Amino acid sequence: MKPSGDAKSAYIAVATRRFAMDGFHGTSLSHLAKDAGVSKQALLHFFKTKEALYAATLTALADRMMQDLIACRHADPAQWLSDYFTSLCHNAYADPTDMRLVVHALLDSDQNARKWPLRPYLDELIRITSATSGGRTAEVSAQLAWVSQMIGMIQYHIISVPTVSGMYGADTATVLQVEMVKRIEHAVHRFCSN
Amino acid sequence: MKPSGDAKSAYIAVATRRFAMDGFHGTSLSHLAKDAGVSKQALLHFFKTKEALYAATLTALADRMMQDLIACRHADPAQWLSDYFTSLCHNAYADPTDMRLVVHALLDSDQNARKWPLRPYLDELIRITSATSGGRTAEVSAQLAWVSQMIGMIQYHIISVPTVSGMYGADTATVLQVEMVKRIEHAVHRFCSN
DNA sequence: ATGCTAACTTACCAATCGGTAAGTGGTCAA
DNA sequence: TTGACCACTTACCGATTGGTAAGTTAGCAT
Repeated sequence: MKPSGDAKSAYIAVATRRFAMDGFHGTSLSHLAKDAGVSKQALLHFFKTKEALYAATLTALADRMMQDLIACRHADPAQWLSDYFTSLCHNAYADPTDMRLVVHALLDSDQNARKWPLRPYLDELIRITSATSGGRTAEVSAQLAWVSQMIGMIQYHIISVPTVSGMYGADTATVLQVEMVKRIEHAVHRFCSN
Repeated sequence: MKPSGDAKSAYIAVATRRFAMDGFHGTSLSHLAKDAGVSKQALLHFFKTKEALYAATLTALADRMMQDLIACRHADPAQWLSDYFTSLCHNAYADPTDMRLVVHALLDSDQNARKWPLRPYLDELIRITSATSGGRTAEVSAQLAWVSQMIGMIQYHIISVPTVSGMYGADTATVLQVEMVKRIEHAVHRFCSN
């Protein structure tokens, strides 16, 4: 018999791709099951409801993002931020899944308090930001604003890639990507040397 | 009998709100019909399919955004941009519907070429940007990047308001809004006086 | 009055939705 | 060998989905 955690995380991986692509409402348990090559009750065996599976994918997403952030750890917080955002860009272009999932989750989040698992990740980002020379002198709200702006810049750009590509052609989209990476690196540098 | 365009645009208005809130897949014809106070076949009388109604919604959105942009027309392109983005922020905070709809549409857009109705709006924005002192010296890709960045900044921030509010409290969210408006105005000013 | 058309309504449809119930087959400790 | 447990399947459920068919009602030109 397969170890239990194996199949479970495989299902989460499948769900992550689907939810990121089509959103919660656009994804059905049957589709997920077909993608995973099992019956949909196999999914319901591990996750009692579709909502629970969705929550598990968001939790896994949050863990992944936190890990990526920690993986870029550096004694100099400015370097840390620079490395992280650069690698985030690189990864997001290679596979936009996670960025799309975050944006879908943002749109789905209503006031009825589905707990937001990315909070520790955001808090850590703000903590690093506060330690830079740019962040040390600013109020907390300015740091939250800056972090939110950076994350948003990357995520929004990623989800707009197919549309831009459809409108202006794949080559223009590629040029735009390069331009965006430059802008992000420039924004980090400007913030940290404030 | 009511004039024909009246009911039709009323249905589009209802659909706009729903699609912006719940996305295409999260919205059903029955819900739309209940919101509009008619049977769902009343909707299907004007729009042959749910997709067609969605497309009409996006077209109306594009018209609205173009109108708002033109309404801010100014002899000085820098002033035009500044006025427009400020008013866009203001309107988006008062009613996030349109911004949410755009982001939903971005996420829904796949490669199978649903024609993107916001293209003229984007082209016009780029045209204005090119006329500023900051845009005159840059290549086209840099202007597209800047416009995309500004739009994305506003839209992403708007869709993240409920989540930020849930995470850090409504007061922090308000402070963040003020901070964001400052950042957007600053970004316009910095770009135009390049 | 009559016929035409636009703007609906009720009735209905197969397909699919998320989820439940009741097994089935394999592994492993006793 | 037995029996418990786990991962999973088939069969099924009521509710809802997008959409069709066939009226019904009102206004309006002839």
